[in-house]
Amino acid sequence: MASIGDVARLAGVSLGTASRVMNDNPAVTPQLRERVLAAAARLNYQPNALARALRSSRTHSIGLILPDVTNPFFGELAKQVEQVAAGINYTVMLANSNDDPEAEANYIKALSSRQVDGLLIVPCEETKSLPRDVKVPIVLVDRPLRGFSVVQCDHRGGAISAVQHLVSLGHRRIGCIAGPKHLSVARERYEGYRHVAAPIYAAHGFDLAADTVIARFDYDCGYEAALKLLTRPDRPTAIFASSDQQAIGALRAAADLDLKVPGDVSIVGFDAITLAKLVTPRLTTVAQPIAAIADIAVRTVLHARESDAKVERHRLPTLLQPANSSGPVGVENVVALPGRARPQR
Amino acid sequence: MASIGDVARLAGVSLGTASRVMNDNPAVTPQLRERVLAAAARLNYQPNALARALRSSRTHSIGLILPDVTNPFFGELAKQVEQVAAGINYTVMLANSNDDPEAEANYIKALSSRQVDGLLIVPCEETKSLPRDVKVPIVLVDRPLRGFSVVQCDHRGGAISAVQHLVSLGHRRIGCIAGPKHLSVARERYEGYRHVAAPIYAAHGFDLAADTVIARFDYDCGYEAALKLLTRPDRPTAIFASSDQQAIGALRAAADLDLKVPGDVSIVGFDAITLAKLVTPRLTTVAQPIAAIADIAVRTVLHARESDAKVERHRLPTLLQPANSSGPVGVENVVALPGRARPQR
DNA sequence: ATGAAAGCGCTAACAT
DNA sequence: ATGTTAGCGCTTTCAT
Repeated sequence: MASIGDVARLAGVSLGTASRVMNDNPAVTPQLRERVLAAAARLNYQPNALARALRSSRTHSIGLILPDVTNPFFGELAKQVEQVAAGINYTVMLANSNDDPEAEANYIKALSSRQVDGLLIVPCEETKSLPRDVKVPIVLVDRPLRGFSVVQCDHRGGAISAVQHLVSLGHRRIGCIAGPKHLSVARERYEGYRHVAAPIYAAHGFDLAADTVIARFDYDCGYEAALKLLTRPDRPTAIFASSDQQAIGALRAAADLDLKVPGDVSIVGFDAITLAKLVTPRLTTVAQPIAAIADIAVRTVLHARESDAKVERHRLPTLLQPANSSGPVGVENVVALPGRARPQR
Repeated sequence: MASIGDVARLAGVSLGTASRVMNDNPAVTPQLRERVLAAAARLNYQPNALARALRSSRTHSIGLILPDVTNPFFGELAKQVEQVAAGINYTVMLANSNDDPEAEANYIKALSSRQVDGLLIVPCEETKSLPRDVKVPIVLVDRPLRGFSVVQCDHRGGAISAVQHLVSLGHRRIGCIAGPKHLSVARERYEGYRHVAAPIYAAHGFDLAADTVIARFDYDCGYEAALKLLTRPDRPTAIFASSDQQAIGALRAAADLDLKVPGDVSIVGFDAITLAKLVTPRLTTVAQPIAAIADIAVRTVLHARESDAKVERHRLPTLLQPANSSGPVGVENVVALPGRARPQR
């Protein structure tokens, strides 16, 4: 493979000049510039990003550590992060922690050893904190951790708009499939649910706690949880599920109980995964602006290298996406846009 | 950040010795080895993978270029590739071509410039050929291209077992939703379908061509195709769909036509995406051994650097995964294992 | 504006 | 068995 030295020699200039040309340094005579470019083209010169990075200590790559790319939300996140990165000539190194904190820690070590310019991390469920002795900037996505910058949605606001939507449809008894307590995302969604549902339940003398079931985010747990809710005496007429997977499980539970959706029971989900549009009936859900999350996350983590890495929290709004909306999520689908950014802490 | 030089100095040995210790070179006194290790630990030494790679011309990273990680099949592939790579201390750089050959070509350039040790590519649908002037070994996955090694499944065999499954259930009129003609995967699946269905159709005097509809692999196209098939006079009693997305679309089409599945019409899919287990009723489908594909692809592409890169074709068997199978795909789910490897070309 | 030279952090070839 | 030294390919001072 031709090196910059080969190019310089062929062009009859010094190595330094050839390098300047490759880096668009304006301090080069157009004439020489031409010669160098011609030589490079003739040799099919490809710069060695490794050497470049070693010398300039910028690899133009970022690491992305998340529990599992096959999860629809994380997959979309991975794609968007990669696209944003590619747009500014960055490469992304992908790592699946499988929700194993130890694997996560190893990946942090491995990727920082590879000198990535930044690390984007969706921490494992059980992760309490991350190694502080890494010199590479870290920005968290979706799941906050004390002392680290994070980019995430207004989950509480999203839940509020979803439950308000159900209220506006006339529902008063609205059950909740809450997510795991230890996930902030789940807690915030539950908070949003309570914010809307608690006053209504109080007014009617209903028992809020009885209409809430805690379940993991997956399909099967959603199914089980919905079975519990829907076989209660005075069953809820609507269910707010904390994830689309749960909601789809609930859909099936309703079908198994011979309850029509939305005739007998209404169900809303959260996340707007592709699948939400494919189930019968389509799911009303809350969309996260994943592209925006990715964009802000990438910019923040790369910016952190320059400025002093102050911990900050980015909050992005969510969108309620009604089941009957067609096409991609967009402004035209907005029924409510709850998420004015919350005060930065 | 501490360098190997710092470690050497603190341990009171030469730089070379410290390096040997870090590389597990046996030619070092256990005693010195101890000293170096202790020094490294005290300095929290992290080797600089960049410098190491520059010098040894092995980056311990591979590139993975595919159309779209959010596609369930590619997402699973990305995950498995990453896991296999991590197991041998390799990192993977992910790139989404979005089925754009130009983007694909750019990624090839960018990743090879980053000196990846190998490139795994799922080519774009329209890609006819890939640049030959890259020095990094390339191995294709799932979609073959003349002159390149490829790792893929026995799609024909998988289709055969799927259609035979339908035959064994008593079906004679079996419609086919075929994939795009220009995708080898689609052609092979269609071939498998014909292999089983054609003789039956001939024997009964049915019109095979009339029961085949070509459609893209996605949900909507599957829906449209199934509508056509199921509204024909003498409609088929079963449908072989070339993808799970198509099959799920067909499921909906059947529902819209008030046809019970599997009472009025049986439907089988292909790929065994997670979703196949979540739809109602569950889908019978053909599973690809994605972990095995990933394993062979990674090993092949890394091996290609050593040996002479001869073009080879790896064929892996598929598994028929009945709808009633529970748990992950495994041997216990095997109804037929059709895929003895085809002769290598 | 250009050239010469130092050196990023490391491995590997060569000494001893 | 250990130390010394020469680069890997490039960017970036420092001269001129």
